[in-house]
Amino acid sequence: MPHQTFFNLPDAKRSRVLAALKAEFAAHPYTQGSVDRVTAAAGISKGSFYQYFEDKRDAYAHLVGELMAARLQVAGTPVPQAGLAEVLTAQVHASHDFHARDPLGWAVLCRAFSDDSPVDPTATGAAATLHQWAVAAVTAGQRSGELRDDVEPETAAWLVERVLTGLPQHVMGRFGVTPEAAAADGSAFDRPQIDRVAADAVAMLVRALAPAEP
Amino acid sequence: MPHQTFFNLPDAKRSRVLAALKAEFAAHPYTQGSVDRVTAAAGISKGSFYQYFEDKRDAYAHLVGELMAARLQVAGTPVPQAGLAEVLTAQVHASHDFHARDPLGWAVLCRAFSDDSPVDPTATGAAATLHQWAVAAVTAGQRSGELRDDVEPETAAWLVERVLTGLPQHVMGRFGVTPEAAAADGSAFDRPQIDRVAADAVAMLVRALAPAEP
DNA sequence: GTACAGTGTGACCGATCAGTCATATGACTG
DNA sequence: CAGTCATATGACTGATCGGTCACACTGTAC
Repeated sequence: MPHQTFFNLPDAKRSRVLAALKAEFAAHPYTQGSVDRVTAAAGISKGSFYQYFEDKRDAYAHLVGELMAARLQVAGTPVPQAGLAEVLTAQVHASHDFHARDPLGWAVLCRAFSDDSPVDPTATGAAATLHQWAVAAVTAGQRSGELRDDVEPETAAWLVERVLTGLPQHVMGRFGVTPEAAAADGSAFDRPQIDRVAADAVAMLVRALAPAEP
Repeated sequence: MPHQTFFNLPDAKRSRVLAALKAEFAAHPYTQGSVDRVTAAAGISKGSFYQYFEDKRDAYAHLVGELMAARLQVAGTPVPQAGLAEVLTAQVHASHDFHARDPLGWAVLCRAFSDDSPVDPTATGAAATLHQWAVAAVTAGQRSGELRDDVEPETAAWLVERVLTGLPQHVMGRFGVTPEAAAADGSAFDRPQIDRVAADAVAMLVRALAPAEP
């Protein structure tokens, strides 16, 4: 956890530090991220950095935690009563919205899920909630007969999360959008082809979890 | 590409070097892997290392290429005439077999797919073939009516690969098997629970790609 | 004025890293 | 023997890194 000094900071300065952290870990995976570059970008001294944070990991964990919270706020956690297709589509759209709102933050979370991160984003408080929510949603769906019940809820939830979390990177790779470009151009994802990919993925997930036809 | 000197090496020494590389990049992601540790483990001097390889990346790329080739040999590339379920199950079993045969190599490939690798394993010659094979298999299945044709083959192939490549890490995380433990104990994956997870995943993939019931 | 507390600073430390190079070895040639 | 060539070596370079620390600045209390 960051030291109190960090929270005592004037808002402007604190958000400058957060922005610098975000830019750094959007451009580099955790181990490659440099405290020196962060302090230079934030316009603070290295000594100050270590008065704000316990260490590099502490700063990174705080950043990821904040971003996960923001991401979850966009997505909305409560188990909805809608059908699975609607829920999944909403998740995909939430990812899209979050990217449009905070492209750098989105890139950081992408990395946190794929690179070697000292912080397991699925264990970072809010996101553990996300996973439990997914498992709960699947279990509930199974009980109501809306979802097939011949697979373990854990496995089903994993598969859904696995596909959803990989989707952004897949479309980026497939359509040649780099994280930097995506960050610079908020509309880089406004393409019908990309919507098509997302729709296909959702359709396949829905079918994967649908109960067997009698 | 490694220099000729590497291929001139006596078999024993060359495989010592390869084994050291494998152990290093099984234990650390690429950026964390240390040439010093490799040379120490292989019992060669640093100077020799740089007479064998252009640089660290060259050695890593060579290792990954070799492992991908070995992995593909286990899996078997030709488009089989069997149903999708059989093909996918065979892929999962191939992964299992490869792990049993070469746990360290398996860990390296796991990392190459998930960590920040300078070598895109899906572009490393043999593995590009794997992807093309997957796309071809899906396209063929669509044409024959065995697979649903309302989704793009690229997207369907990606989803399948995404799930299959993530499966090992998922079961490792879920059942508390570390890469080191898996490497040390070849039978770490011989558990009925794990078979269950794999079977569930395959079942969901099959359903995801099945044509709509009339 | 002095004293103190909170905060800012950047030179510095020790470690690690990829990569180089002058030198050494030893086998083979004539 | 001398000469040549491929190979082996590890001290060294230059850079980066996370993290520390003695010191400076500022404002408040007395």
